[in-house]
Amino acid sequence: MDTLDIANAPPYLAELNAAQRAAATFGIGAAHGDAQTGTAAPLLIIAGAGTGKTRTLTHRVAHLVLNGADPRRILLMTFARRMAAQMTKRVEHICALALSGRMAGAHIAWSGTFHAIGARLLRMHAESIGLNPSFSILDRGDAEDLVDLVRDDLGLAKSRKRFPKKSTCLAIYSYAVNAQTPLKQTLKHAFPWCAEWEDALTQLFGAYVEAKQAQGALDYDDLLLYWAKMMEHPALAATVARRFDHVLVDEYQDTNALQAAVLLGLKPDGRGLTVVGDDAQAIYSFRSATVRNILDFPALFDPPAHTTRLEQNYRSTQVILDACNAVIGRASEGYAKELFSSRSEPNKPVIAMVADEAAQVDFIVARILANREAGMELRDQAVLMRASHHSGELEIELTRRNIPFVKFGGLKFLEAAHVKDVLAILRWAENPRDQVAALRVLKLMPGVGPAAARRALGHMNGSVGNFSALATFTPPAAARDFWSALVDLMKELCAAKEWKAEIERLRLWYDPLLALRYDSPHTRLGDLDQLERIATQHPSRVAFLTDLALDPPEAAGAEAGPPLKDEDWLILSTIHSAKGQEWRAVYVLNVVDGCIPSDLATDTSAEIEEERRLLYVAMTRARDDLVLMQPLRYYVRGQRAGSDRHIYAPRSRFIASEDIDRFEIMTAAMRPTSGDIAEIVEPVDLKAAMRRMWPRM
DNA sequence: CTCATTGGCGTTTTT
DNA sequence: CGCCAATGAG
Repeated sequence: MDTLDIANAPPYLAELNAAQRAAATFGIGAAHGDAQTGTAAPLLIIAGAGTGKTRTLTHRVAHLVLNGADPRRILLMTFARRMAAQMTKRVEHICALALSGRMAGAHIAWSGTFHAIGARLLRMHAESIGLNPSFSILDRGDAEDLVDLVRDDLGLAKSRKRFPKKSTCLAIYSYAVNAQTPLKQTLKHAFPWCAEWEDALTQLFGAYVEAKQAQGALDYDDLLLYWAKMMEHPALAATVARRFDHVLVDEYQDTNALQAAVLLGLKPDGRGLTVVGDDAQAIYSFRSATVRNILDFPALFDPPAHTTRLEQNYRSTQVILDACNAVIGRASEGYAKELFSSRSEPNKPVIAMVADEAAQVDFIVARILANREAGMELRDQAVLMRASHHSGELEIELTRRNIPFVKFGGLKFLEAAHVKDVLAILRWAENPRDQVAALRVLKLMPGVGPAAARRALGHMNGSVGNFSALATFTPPAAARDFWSALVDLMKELCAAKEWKAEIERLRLWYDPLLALRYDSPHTRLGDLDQLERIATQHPSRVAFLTDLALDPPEAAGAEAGPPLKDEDWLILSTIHSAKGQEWRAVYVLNVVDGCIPSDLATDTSAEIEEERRLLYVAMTRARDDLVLMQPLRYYVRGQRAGSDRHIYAPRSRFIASEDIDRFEIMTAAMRPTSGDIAEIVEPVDLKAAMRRMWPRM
């Protein structure tokens, strides 16, 4: 029904293939949809890896705008902020070209992650839902600190057996909230080893929620939860929903129950709603994403949502796709998708068998450099891994050999202690009730520990936000000078008109403390310079704090300094963070049982299937050159002392022996890297070689 | 009550 | 190894 006259189609649509074009234009135009708003029936686009999913979605948004949709009333939700920025830019570009610059850019104002959009809507509607618009956003670490605080108050720390770590507690809480599942079920299903703590956890979570409310603080989950709750309230829901004619969602396979509820609240009958995703790439169930969302999407509506499929892959060579299809083809639930490509280059993907992790590093570095010699820049190459710490040895070697790299999914800028310190000062000024921030700031001073900090807060409590009250508290002697300076600082920050100078001002107080508390203060001060630069790009303190909490700048500072702009650098990334990206050459570390699948995730078949999809995601990132690394022996870290230092791992179970001819097996020349490793080279039939020396007459 | 040290122990992936 | 609780000195 959506056959388009290609000859007369606008040029931007000619860039798409037929399936992409059908998806991009479905239900849009004079003949379709509601004449008032132009909203089309609900649409599901199932798009395999590398089939131009983002491109299609981008063109659909542009097509909407060019057909009269108001760009200010379009909501575009993506998985990561990076993708959102990229897509809005593309949309503006397409529109500008199509209109040959006759109109000012079609700016998509509402574009970002679910969490960022949630935060923005909640601030707008704060008054109607009894929230202070300057609420703090607790990042993962802050939320953990608060859980710890609450746990102390409840006296849960002193039990006979060890209570789950704060990070585990929060993970459990988060899962239950996002999956909308009772605690008991959550524990049984996702955290069986914590089942015995059900009662204590219930108590803990109750107190945690109260603490957040008392302090005007929301954690990541609250950004979705409050939004979803808002959509259950008819009058409010209508106000929010009225704001958007069109809602488009990327990576829908990785959304959770809460996010689905939000969407349905925005578009109850599905008109104007488009979701895009690939059930074969669902890899976020640990964040309570459920593939049911995408599978059940069509049936939510009456008539059911229209479904289209994209299957032509424009990314990889056919031989790489053959291997990818083989891996996903053995999934226990059949995914009815065969990717195909017109790229017929012959080089099969490689399975490289190497002696150990040191040899793995050598092999990869050598191949990366060889590729670069052959004209493939470092930035065209990526090393992917299951867990962030798997690249430790590689990072050391890259540093040693002066090969620049950037790591995604590693330590975040924002997690560095000194950066958190500065942010805590700003957050406290923004929201004086924020106790996590307050305690952190107070404890910076020498002689002030948890006890003194809490007494000081108690002293202030009568007059929240009145920092003069802080001055009447008698601090420990060691802190006296810093204390009065802090009072002045906080008063100034609260009264500040010109936000851009705030960080400079607070550093007068903080920098001496930093030098006192941490070693290598030099790099840390450098980080603060960078923070100051980032700050100037934000219009206000709230905007800055929100952005930073939701979208921390990637790697930075103390670790491997980010390479200069126009330099070339290699990409290291967790597989999770590699989602949606592609490179000419991709190396996957540790494709052995125990890493992929992680031996932490082999309890249920659902977990194993997700690990399979993880490998699939990793493999489908490669355009020309795919290398799966298989160290025959690898060290197990984090095990209790006394156990084996290393294990001999078999190849990942996801590479079935029947499929092995899809790969080229390379056995690296196993020059021993340490000790005598030669013994674990794959057995070679020496005897046969001897016999061949003497052919039978 | 703070701060440094010791010893026991342990689920990866992120907005 | 790195986090966290317990311990002891100042």
